Amino acid sequence: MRPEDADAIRDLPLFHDAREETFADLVRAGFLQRFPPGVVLVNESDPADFLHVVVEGLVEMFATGSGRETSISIIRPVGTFILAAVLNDDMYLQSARTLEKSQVLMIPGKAVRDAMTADPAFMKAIVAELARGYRRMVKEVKNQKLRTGAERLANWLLQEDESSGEEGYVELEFEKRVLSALLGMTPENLSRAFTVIRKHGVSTEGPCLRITDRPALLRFARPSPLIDQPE
Amino acid sequence: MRPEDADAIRDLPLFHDAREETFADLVRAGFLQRFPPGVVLVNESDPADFLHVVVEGLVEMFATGSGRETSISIIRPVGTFILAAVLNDDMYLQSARTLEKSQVLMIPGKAVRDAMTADPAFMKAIVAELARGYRRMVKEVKNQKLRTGAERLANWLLQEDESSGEEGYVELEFEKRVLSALLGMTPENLSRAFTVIRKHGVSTEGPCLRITDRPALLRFARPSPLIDQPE
DNA sequence: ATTTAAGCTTGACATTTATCAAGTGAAGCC
DNA sequence: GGCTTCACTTGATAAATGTCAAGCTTAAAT
Repeated sequence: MRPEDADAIRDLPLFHDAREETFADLVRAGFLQRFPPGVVLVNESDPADFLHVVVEGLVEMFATGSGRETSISIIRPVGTFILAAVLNDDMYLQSARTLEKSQVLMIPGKAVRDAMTADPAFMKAIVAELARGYRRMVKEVKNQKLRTGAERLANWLLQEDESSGEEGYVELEFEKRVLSALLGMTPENLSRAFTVIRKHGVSTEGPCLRITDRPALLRFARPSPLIDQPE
Repeated sequence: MRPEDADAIRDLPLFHDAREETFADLVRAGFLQRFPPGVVLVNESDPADFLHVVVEGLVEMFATGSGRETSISIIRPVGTFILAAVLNDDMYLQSARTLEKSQVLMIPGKAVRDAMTADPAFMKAIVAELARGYRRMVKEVKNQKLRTGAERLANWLLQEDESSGEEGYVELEFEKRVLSALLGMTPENLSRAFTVIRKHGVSTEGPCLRITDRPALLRFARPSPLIDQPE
């Protein structure tokens, strides 16, 4: 692992307040692995052996059931996944696969649990991280139950615009089929949702999305901090 | 508070491993309040001042957005709510209202955070509780995104049957309108979902629900431990 | 006992979403 | 260059869900 990668991981809220020794133990126990795109890193229902840290690339968390498949979230660098399963030493509820060539640090669950017991500051960070994750999921439930597909798309676009660089411009980092699963709809329905929001101040050209009339889009999306504000 | 109520709270996973002193501090800092049915205890977007423990009665967690309202979960005695908001000292994402005459212990957020810092065993229990809550919400997202309304109803019924006493018999503890919101549909749609599952081994009479042909219901519901197994 | 109100159900209809099939366009391959 | 493949789009149709209105049942209120 390059020193700057270690620094980036160290800067994560989850690790930032941990003692130097704790962090060193975790990194030492971990394996840094490279994966090509499309590799399944984790399978739902498997025992949760590792905490994963995405150092580079893009990872999709997804799940299946009742003959369908859906996407739960996208993990960008530097981000972690399946902390909760590791802590409760339970099975995974979600699967994970790379969307791009990726680099992932895999830290054995036991190392994480031991570090937590040994370092109260690290445990406190875990509490904060889990609370954030819980609240993210509550927001996602609200998003799904209270909004139509086009509304979810409109609010997703506004959120992406907030968090990414250029004002009023968003470039899709992954395929639209992944976005459709993330938003809880079929690819066909996503296409139609795009034609809907084009009437409300959005223009698209392939993966390039532009907000041309923000007030109109806001009127349509009606964003709420209690759903859309990132945790 | 009656001694047996204190004992019941002490037996919660969240408090069970806490030191005697920690628990005493928390109870001492808390207020035990009685409420009639239909009282809103907590309003989404308010600052999270208290951890709530439902000692008696029934509390509905719900949320609004985009002009609609939905129910997130039902808290039965003895259960807690909005731990995550209290820990992150953030605003509530959900509202809470009593469905019955209820008794609620309200513990100031600061007392919870102080107790957590002072008692590692309590903090460890908080970690486990948050991880459980997170996983519950992941399951709820999967439930919503992967299943139709009738499937959600069928699986809800199977789950209730598991956790409640009499095999093959479930008595609805609250109004069907609440159940419909919990399952993410309108009351009208719930009525129709009931007529659907009546063709798959269920008979109903008011709030009395009976599973008359479990294999048929299982075939229809296709339950999955990764969605339906309680955390 | 009658009235009232509330919860639930049902029917008709509209909207949203999914499914199936066909077509378009662009990237990669031989 | 021509070909294939794959993602995406579009159209037609079906299924799921929501909305509106009416009627039913039940239990509380007078």
